[in-house]
Amino acid sequence: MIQVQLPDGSIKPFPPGSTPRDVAAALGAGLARQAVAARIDGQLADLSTPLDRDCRVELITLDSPQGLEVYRHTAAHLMAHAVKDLYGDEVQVTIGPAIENGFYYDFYSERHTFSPEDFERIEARMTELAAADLPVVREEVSREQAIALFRSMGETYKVQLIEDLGEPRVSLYRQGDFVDLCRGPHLPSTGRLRAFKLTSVAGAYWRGDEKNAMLQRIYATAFPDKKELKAYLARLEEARKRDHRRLGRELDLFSFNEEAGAGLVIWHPKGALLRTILEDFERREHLKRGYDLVMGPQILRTELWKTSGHFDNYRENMYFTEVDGQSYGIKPMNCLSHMLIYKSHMRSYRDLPLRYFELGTVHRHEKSGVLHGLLRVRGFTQDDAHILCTPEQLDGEIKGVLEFVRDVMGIFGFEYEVEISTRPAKSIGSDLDWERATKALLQALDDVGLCYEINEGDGAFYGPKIDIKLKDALDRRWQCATIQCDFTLPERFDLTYVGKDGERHRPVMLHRVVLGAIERFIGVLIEHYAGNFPLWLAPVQAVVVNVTDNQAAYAEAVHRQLRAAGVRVKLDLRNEKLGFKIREAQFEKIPYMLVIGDKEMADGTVSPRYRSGQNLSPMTPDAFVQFVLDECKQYR
RNA sequence: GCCCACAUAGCUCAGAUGGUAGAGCGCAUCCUUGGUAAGGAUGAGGUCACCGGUUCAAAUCCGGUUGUGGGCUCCA
Repeated sequence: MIQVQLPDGSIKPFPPGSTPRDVAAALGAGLARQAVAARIDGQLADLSTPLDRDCRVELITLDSPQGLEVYRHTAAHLMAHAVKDLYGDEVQVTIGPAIENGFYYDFYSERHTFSPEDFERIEARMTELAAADLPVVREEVSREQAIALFRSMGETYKVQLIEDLGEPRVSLYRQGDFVDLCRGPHLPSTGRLRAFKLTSVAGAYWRGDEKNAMLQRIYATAFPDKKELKAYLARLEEARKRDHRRLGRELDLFSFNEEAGAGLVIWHPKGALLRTILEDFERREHLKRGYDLVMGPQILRTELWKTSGHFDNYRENMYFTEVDGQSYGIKPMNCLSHMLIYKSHMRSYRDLPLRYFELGTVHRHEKSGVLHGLLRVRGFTQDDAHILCTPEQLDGEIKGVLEFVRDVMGIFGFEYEVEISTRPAKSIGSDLDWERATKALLQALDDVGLCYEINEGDGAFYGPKIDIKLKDALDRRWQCATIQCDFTLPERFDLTYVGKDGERHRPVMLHRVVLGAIERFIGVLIEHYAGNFPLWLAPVQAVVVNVTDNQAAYAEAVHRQLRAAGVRVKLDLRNEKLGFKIREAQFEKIPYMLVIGDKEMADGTVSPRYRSGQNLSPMTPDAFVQFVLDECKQYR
């Protein structure tokens, strides 16, 4: 007998050759039904893996993230199986992993291009294969055998995968006449797959390299039962209602125009006002934290972009203009003017740190395929700052920025993910610089108490960085705040300061943004609030609505009074019923509707109705002004 | 930039197999003066994204351009 230890610490004897499935069965029928895979001494394995020695066994069930991943990975195999059945020799299989909300499988084909019209057919075949309840069987073979097998099937991508894997033995999974190279684990049979749906097709480069062949990726999702699948699709539908592109139009915030050009935002009055509110907030917050407000020109001579290195490294993304034989680059970044400001004086260590802040509008020629509403545009404004300090001040400055980011994200109620990226293979600067800067970033993250992930080798070529990512309505992540150490620019512009010792030293530079790009931030913000901006941000905070023409003059007077007091208010005197006006104000997501009827007019009050439907008791216009100002002060 | 799809009124969308366009909402005018999510009547809006081709005839078929959507690569 072998001794099997369970997660609760108990130990049970089993005959050698027993499997995790036997273990599950011994523990209960319910568990046996729910189990999809197991962890044997910490290693993921199939339920059918024979146990040949004392070990720890942990069963993985469908309700765990790993269980769902196994389920979806098997669904990916089922999809590949169906595709091979239907399109046979025209299509080669490549890889097909589970992802956040489902799975995909990449196919290569010269002869067939998949389109959504194929989905129904593929799904139908998948349903048949699932109904056949084919056992999914693991098999280990030598690398040579595997290569021979896939070569005989004409699956050249699989052959390449095995060749690059460099393992002497690989595992295969068979179901019916379909076989795939796979590490596993998998569900025991295809019949376990109950609910799946193909969602989209997309191109994807083989191994994510644009120099490689373009594969056809079919995205799909799978859930343990149909109800969950339906709920997921309903959630997607809900998310679409929060899409900032849709709300941007519905709330009349911004638009794009084909004739103006792709990726160029046209801000309508309400959007421009929202943006202005954010920008005012930023200027106040930066001044509070010891930043200096600076401004630079939109275009700078091309020679200067050569000095900075942008001409060599960033030219494809830049717009240029030439007049009178003089070439200018439209700025894609704000750092140049900031360098020039630093250089305009002799600097002492006593002047440092210097923190130059600019709401800097930049233009970048982004590839046409990447543009995405406000989240990826070609002209945008960064809340950009460059901090120049002594090496000793670096830690404190990084910490200060992180606290800044944390405080600001707290005001908006954002959850965010933090990543730190370290030195890439191709980089400049001394080992000492990199080590010091990376350590400073890590130390600051720990000091501020932020959880983070490390992306080894993902830093900029000029320095390590911290990125902060926010999620949009569809859970796609967008980089907003970033803190980057830069060793090149102080060097290239020969920035110096005079130290205590009377010698010239090189300052350290931090490049950082807090919101990132105002456009992107507003995009994420719209989805975050689903268009229901808090009072302090709402471009229209209140609308004055009269019940009948009888109160028009009083309503106008109230409107004037509120506007003069700084409340962003609009007036709706239209000849419509109160219910109709309220309905429209609801659609506009205006926080407060100030109802004025004969009662309010007689009392000199307004009756505020919050967009939740809740009524405040009637109050004087003065009291409402005070209320709004108080709420805004608390960022509510 | 690459792959797939899409582009009809301000918005959301109808318009088999080619025969020069329709609805709802919105908008305008009139009636209605109505207390917390739609009062009624009438009316005006479209070079069917743009350019070219096939055809007696193109919103419809083909090609290109621009823009948009979902991805890939890249990135705030």
